[in-house]
Amino acid sequence: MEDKHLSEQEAIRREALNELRALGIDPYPAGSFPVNTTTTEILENFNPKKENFSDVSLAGRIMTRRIMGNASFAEIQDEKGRIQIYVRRDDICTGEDKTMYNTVFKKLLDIGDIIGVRGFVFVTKMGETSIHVKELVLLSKSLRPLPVVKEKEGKVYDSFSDPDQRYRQRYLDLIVNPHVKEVFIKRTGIINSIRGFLDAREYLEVETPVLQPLYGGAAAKPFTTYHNKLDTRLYLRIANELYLKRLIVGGFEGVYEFSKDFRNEGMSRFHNPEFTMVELYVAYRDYIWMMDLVEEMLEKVAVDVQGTTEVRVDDKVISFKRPWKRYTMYEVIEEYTGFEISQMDEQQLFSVAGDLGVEVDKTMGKGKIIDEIFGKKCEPYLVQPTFITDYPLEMSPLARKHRSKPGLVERFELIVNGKELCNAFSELNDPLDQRERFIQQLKLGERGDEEAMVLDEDFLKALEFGMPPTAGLGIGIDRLVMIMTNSASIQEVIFFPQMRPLKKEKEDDNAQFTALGIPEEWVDVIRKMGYTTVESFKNNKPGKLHNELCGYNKKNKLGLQNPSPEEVKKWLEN
RNA sequence: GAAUCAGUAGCUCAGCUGGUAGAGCACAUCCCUUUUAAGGAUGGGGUCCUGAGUUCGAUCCUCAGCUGAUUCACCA
Repeated sequence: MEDKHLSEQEAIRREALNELRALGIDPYPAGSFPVNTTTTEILENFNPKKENFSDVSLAGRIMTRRIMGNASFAEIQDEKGRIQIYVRRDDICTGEDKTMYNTVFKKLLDIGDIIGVRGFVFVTKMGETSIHVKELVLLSKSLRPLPVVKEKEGKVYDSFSDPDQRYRQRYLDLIVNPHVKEVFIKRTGIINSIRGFLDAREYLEVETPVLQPLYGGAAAKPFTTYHNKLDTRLYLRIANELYLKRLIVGGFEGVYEFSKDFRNEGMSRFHNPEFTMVELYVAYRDYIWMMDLVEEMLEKVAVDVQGTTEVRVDDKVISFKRPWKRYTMYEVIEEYTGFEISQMDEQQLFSVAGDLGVEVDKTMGKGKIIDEIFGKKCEPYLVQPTFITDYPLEMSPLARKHRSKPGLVERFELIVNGKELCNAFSELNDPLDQRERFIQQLKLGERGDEEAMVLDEDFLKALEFGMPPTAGLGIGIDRLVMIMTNSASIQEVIFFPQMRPLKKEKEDDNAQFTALGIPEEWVDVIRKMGYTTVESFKNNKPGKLHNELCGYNKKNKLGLQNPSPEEVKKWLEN
């Protein structure tokens, strides 16, 4: 059935595949093809005087081809980069039989095929380091044409740039857009850097459940799923906080986890339904201490992946060099709006919001209004790494109350480039206070807040056994990677971002058509006329169809024997 | 969820005031013994996103839908 929809180019490649087989060449050979160098290694280290790289073995994908009479140039691309290869007829065909060059290389290979070559490195007259090929092996035949992106003097032609196609077919994006690969290499570098930092301090990397009977640790809507054997609903985690704290209760003094979290919310260039966080919990520490750790860790990350503390984002330079600015929530609001709100009650805050043109409504409590003012009037302007500390209690049900400021909690967020990057607090370890906070959340939930947390009795039980004072931290890895790689959207830093499913066109197979008595050769025609289902086909008057069929046959000079009107009528009746 | 823009060949894009479509690359055939987004000649390739409407006639105008992008909103 697939074969019916092949483009001309695809058909030609399949034909080439058959011809290769006929020549006794396996287009998908078994066995390894050991490589002894890489493209960049050659380009960086080849020295004609030293005559090094005199026997290289290299494999990769054919990206360009320029065929002459009996000598050709092509470029092959491996994981590291591209290099030109020079293929001469009499080198790869040492005997009388020139099939390998004339037929196989020139006609049956295509851009996109994966080949292995052996030969020596030299410099062409044009001054380009190339491989003079002595032996060439097809390793994998490509059946679909690759988007061909060309480049000259830094200028890119015919770039493969449609985001939809790039994300849906990321492998193509990776093949033809080399800078994309860089982003993901950096992503792994960032994660490794963080892991190295935390391991050096002997915190234990752990794993906690993705499938949870109760979700918690964040304010978000979950995905739900179902376990058949247990006959119970499960949730995909929105955070791993409550499990990591149970481990602190259990006696570990420093645990962390890189976790995929899932939130059933809107998608945007800053939100993907599944995203990666690293969460860290350290016993006998508080949020002040945690701020220092974050500074040190992210400075190290910047240096590890960039070689410098300066990161260029759009037209700005962001410096991760310590120390960073620290404001309390009230201070930063005063700095950016001129209003000193620390002593204000809900009514006063409401009018301040009005003066500032910040939209608020009656349902919002004090904490929510403050958060709204901060989000609109301060956060977007905080480009350099800045810590904001001491948040309103209402918004932080898992953070401990501030040791000296009533109504606040010991919490900080790190803002970089106008976006929240980390969230941390001195963890609430008073089980009775925690129960009270959960109850408050339940009330919010009853009022219709879909993101309110649920009461986790099992977690409370753990706290009741006693949890040491603990500092906790969460960092959004995707957003960190966005900053470190100057990426405009989260989709650029996730290999396979969530995409709306493509609408599948319903299609019946040939057997369903032939069952009506339609001859095989006409099924094709019917399909091409746009009737892909039996239903859509039968939903016509016989006269009209008969007309259309004959017309199509004539117009496209198919030379088929036209069916009679009676036959068509019969098809529809079957 | 809202506004704006877009959807035409495998890829990147043109297409005037409505008259059934073009270019470059890719592909095919041929020419050329080291080219540089190779060059030259010839050729094949299209459900102009889908569906209605207006019209003698729609890729183009109108409406609805689908998909995407951007900005905003929502969202730790």
